[in-house]
Amino acid sequence: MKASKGKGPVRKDKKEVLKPVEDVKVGKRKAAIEADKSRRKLAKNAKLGKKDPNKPKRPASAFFVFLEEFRTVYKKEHPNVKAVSAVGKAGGEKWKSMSPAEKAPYEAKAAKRKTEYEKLMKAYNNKEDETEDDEEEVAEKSKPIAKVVEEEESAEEDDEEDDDDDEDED
DNA sequence: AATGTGATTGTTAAA
DNA sequence: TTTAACAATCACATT
Repeated sequence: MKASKGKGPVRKDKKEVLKPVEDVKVGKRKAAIEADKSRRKLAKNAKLGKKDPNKPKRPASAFFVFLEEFRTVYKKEHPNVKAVSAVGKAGGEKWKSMSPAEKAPYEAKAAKRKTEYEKLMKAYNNKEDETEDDEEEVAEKSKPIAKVVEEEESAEEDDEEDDDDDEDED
């Protein structure tokens, strides 16, 4: 399950980064940003050492939620295609072809996931402060948790849109 | 063995 | 505001 790796430029062992800022010209601000990005990754890696199994992954966007289902369908119609890129392209194309109404259910699910993500993040931040050592809370084996979070019936939403303070920009 | 790669869009976090 | 990384997937290539 390390599929989350995807593209990990973190492996950059090249010593080409960390270049001293010699040119005060701001023309290369973009380059500086990129350097910062790399620094971020390195810092994270160095600080954490490797990776945090506890760190909650970002919530899947509506498109990704749709992709999950699309992949299954796509595989059925294209059992020979094994390239992830193929599904990605097809999915993207289909996604754009879909109507907002069609995307609605996926967005709804994505919204829910986001809520959970925030919750997990809270817990993660909380733990982050403590000394990480014993977080192996024994899972309740007596109660197999297959798929409990699957309630779409609850679609009660309060359509109370009252915009009061929405002024920014100057 | 372990892990990056490719391709898509959306979202999140950060500069 | 704007930019970039990252979320899932999986056979394959590379080290």
